[in-house]
Amino acid sequence: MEIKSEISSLASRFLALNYSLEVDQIEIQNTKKDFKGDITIVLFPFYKEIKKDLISEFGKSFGENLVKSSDNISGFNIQGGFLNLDVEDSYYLKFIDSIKNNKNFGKVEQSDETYIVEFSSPNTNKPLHLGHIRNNLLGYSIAKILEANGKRVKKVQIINDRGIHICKSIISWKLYANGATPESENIKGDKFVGEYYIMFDKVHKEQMKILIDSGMDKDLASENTSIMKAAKEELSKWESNVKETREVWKMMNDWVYKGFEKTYNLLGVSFDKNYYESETYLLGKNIIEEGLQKNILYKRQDSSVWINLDNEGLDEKLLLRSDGTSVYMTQDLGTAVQRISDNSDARGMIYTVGNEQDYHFKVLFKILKRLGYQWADNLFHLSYGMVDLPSGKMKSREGTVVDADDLIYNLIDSVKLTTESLEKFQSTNDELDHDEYKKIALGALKYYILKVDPKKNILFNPDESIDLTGNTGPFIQYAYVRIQSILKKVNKVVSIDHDYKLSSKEKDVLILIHEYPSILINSYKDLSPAIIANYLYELVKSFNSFYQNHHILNSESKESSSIRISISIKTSSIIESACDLLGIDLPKKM
RNA sequence: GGUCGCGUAGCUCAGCUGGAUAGAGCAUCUGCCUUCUAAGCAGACGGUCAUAGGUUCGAAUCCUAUCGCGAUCACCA
Repeated sequence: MEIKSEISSLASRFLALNYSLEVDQIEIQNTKKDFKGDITIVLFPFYKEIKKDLISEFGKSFGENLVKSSDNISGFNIQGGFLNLDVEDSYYLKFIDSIKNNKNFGKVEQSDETYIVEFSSPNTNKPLHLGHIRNNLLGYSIAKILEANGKRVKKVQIINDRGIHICKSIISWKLYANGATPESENIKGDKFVGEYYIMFDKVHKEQMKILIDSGMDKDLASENTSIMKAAKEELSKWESNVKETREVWKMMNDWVYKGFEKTYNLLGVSFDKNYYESETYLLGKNIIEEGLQKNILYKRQDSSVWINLDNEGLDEKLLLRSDGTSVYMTQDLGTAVQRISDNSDARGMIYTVGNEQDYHFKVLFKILKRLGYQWADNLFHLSYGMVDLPSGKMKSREGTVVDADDLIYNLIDSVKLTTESLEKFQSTNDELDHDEYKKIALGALKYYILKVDPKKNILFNPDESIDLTGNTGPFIQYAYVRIQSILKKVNKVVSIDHDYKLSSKEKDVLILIHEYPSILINSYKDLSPAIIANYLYELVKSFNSFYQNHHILNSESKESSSIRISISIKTSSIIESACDLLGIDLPKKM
């Protein structure tokens, strides 16, 4: 049995028998460093039942009882209100022995529960930037974490491929491109289209200025530039299915998808299904109709449709415009229902969307619940903070974005430079192949993003490159590579001696290995890859200290060597497992 | 203005449902490559946990107020 639950049940029995105490939750925690012992029971909560001056006597008989009734507890000491228990080394030795061949250590067996995880969901006239990187890494990692916790996962994205903003790119391309294509200009498709979107904005501003100078109101001017009028006309042509417009639209979107595909490949993320807004934007109206019939929604005199969420602490929300057309919320209602019906065994959904949309998702989930969908209880908004620059928010139109591709390629260069400058590579004239540089660079980037609590904002300074030493991805990858180079030399695995006396460094690593399963559960409960990243750092740090202070292969004895090899094997397999959950690849050499 | 989130070392971040003396990395400084890869290890320096109250045996953690930063409150998406 797991040691903490064993202690917990022994403790409740002791309290019930000797003190007639029924305690729901006994406080059991890891003993803090600098104190003797491994596991601590906090005695303060018993102050209510036990007089203060009797507490140390109480602790003493508590400790004695636990030592007597468990083979895994060898001793105890009392420090103030803390009862510190010593765990037998044999407990940890048996533990590592028992998981030796367990490839799926820490993971929960697969069930039939399916969850849909949405992430990325880009807009087709903006190339992906650092904010999207955070979104993609989080969404991808959460999908992996769900799988590790026994869920089946469908990864989806909704591509924002229609609307006035796309028409702006179209019109701008028609006016100024002279038939240029990404191929003819040798530019990545998403970047190519993005340039025309920015160009639209520039021209629009110039035309606006002329109108404003001639005395027009600002808002009115914005609606009346010739280029804006052209874009609107393009939109109405698109909506009425004019062939020529649809063809240009499709051609330009295909350019963009090709570009996105490249970036996704670089990041190592993928999707099981893409939804396109052009196909889903009309969904949801029938749901509105249904809601009206059930009197959950209501119509105003101008025939716009609303829901009142006053009693939930939210406001009134528009669901259908007075002209009968959809809003964002209508579409989202439609796509949610659509997705669940596309996956008959789906239990719920996770939306990876920035925290600026917290309110939107609160409302969306409430409405679906009111409409009576059972799965509405299993909808989660994985809300994450912005990636800000020292100058403030990233804005595509002002050019203050950190482009995803540029960032990654620069990082690969900088990893290459760093590697080449290392003593070991210089003295041997050795080098790594491009694939390894890529793994290290992406490892650095992914770890850098994922180690931060999703709900917090990240401050990224483009002038300082991402660190490669210390609490970083390469730190973890490096430990892994070193372990592999040891394990290569191991030919026979010797059995583990359960009577071995562990050193403190050995024990520290074992305790962390022992914690891995609960880390996976916590990261799932909190939907936070950061929990895994931070754990992984602790594990590797502890392993490095062990590695640097002990010889693993040529150690003092056969027994110590076989235990140290087991520790190395297991650490390495947890690194593999945890890095897989974070989407981080491990290099063979560095 | 209403609502939500955040505020921990010079910088970037940990700190689980309240628990022992607040922890890492970067930066600065000291040591360690003739046995498994020094992208590492061992150490030093660095804190009024935004501020003020409250809850209790105990608060960075929970509650209230204030200040600061951000987001949101569209017949935009």
